[in-house]
Amino acid sequence: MRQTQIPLQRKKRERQAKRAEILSAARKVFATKGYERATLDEIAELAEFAKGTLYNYFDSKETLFREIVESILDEMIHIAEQALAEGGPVRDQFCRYAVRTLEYYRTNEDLLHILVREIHRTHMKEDLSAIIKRVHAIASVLASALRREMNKRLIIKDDPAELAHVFVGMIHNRAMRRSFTLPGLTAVDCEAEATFLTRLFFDGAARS
Amino acid sequence: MRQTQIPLQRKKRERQAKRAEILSAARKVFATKGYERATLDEIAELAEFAKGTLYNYFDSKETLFREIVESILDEMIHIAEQALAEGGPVRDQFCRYAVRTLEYYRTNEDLLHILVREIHRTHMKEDLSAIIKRVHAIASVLASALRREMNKRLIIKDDPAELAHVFVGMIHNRAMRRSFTLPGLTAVDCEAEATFLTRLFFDGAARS
DNA sequence: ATAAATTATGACTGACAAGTCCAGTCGATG
DNA sequence: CATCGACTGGACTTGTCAGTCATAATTTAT
Repeated sequence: MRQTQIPLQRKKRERQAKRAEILSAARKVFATKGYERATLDEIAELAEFAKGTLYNYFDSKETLFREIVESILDEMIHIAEQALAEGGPVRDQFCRYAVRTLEYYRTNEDLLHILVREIHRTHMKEDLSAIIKRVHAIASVLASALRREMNKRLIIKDDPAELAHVFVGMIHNRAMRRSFTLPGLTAVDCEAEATFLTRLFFDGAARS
Repeated sequence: MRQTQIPLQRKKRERQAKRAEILSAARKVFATKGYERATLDEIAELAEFAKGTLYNYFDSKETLFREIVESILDEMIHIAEQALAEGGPVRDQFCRYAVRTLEYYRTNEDLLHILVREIHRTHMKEDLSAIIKRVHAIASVLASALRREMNKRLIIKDDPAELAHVFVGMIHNRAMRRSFTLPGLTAVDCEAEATFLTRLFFDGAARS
């Protein structure tokens, strides 16, 4: 009995490890090729499995892809929660969130393009709800901080979620535009970008 | 001489009309299916031509698609130029630009998703320069207005192009998010959205 | 050692779509 | 009316790829 359970656990771990291998390979291929042009053959080769084996771990190309997309968004939610949880003035919290998100975008540049593209791909099709839910989760982390400030009359009275989405969008755009214009991601100053955007968000472009 | 030239002109016009038919059909199909899933067969059927005929007018699926993308961006450049050319306080100019762009996004919702997706699709591949150039054109229209304000010390001293891109991005994000959350584009108040974003951009979220 | 069970393999299939090609059509011309 | 040739349609070629399945390899149980 005992002899059979321990191996079972190891089995499970090994299976998970292989699964992770496949996911990692798939990330790379999707990142460079995009969903449609990525092939399971290439993913399998990179993961050092045969194509058929992939189907022992995932139902379909679509499933595999969605799992990746959702895990990326989960990481981004985590970044937001982490940055805000460390406290300090709200401006600093926001700036910290901005820095880390910009860094995350920088290190996962290709993948994020895929993500954006595929969010739009899915658009007319089924659910999307799993994705929308996660994006909202990011915004609502920021929104709750804004709401507190609003109660203290430090922020204009407006829908905090709306404002949060604008801020998230500003960061997102900055990262995206950067990766279009700058060819290599050489020496991007995330700190500077973050403080610029944070200041703009809170103080506006007009001179006071 | 005269007799031969007039028919030639009509011929040319008819050819252009047919070309436009194809473009129009292609827009619809690309809009609902996306680049990869759109087929020339479907485009041809909708345009009421045979597939082979498409190749009398366009070299490839790619060419056809790019022409559409570029024409959309050209329309958006035109909107920006128009809105700014009508004068008035810079804030009003920006708000006007915002309203009209949001309206444009609303009426061309599907197509714009495709556009975004395909800008990201092209990313790792060839040129993109035609697209980048056009996006910059939009921003620089706004930037020159900002630069004038900057000289009058009415705007924070910063790269006007950078600021312009932020504003353009805010509008863009707003439109995109709207089309994800609101299912039908029922009763979207572009005016309200535009004034909200314009105010936020110039005055910031913090209470003065 | 051997049988049983699990997991991996990769050749294969079926579906689909881009691009080609050419026989047939039809309006214009003289 | 006869000739011409630009335009048309859709069958055809070619290539691709997601997903399957019979078989092989490996691991576990007896």
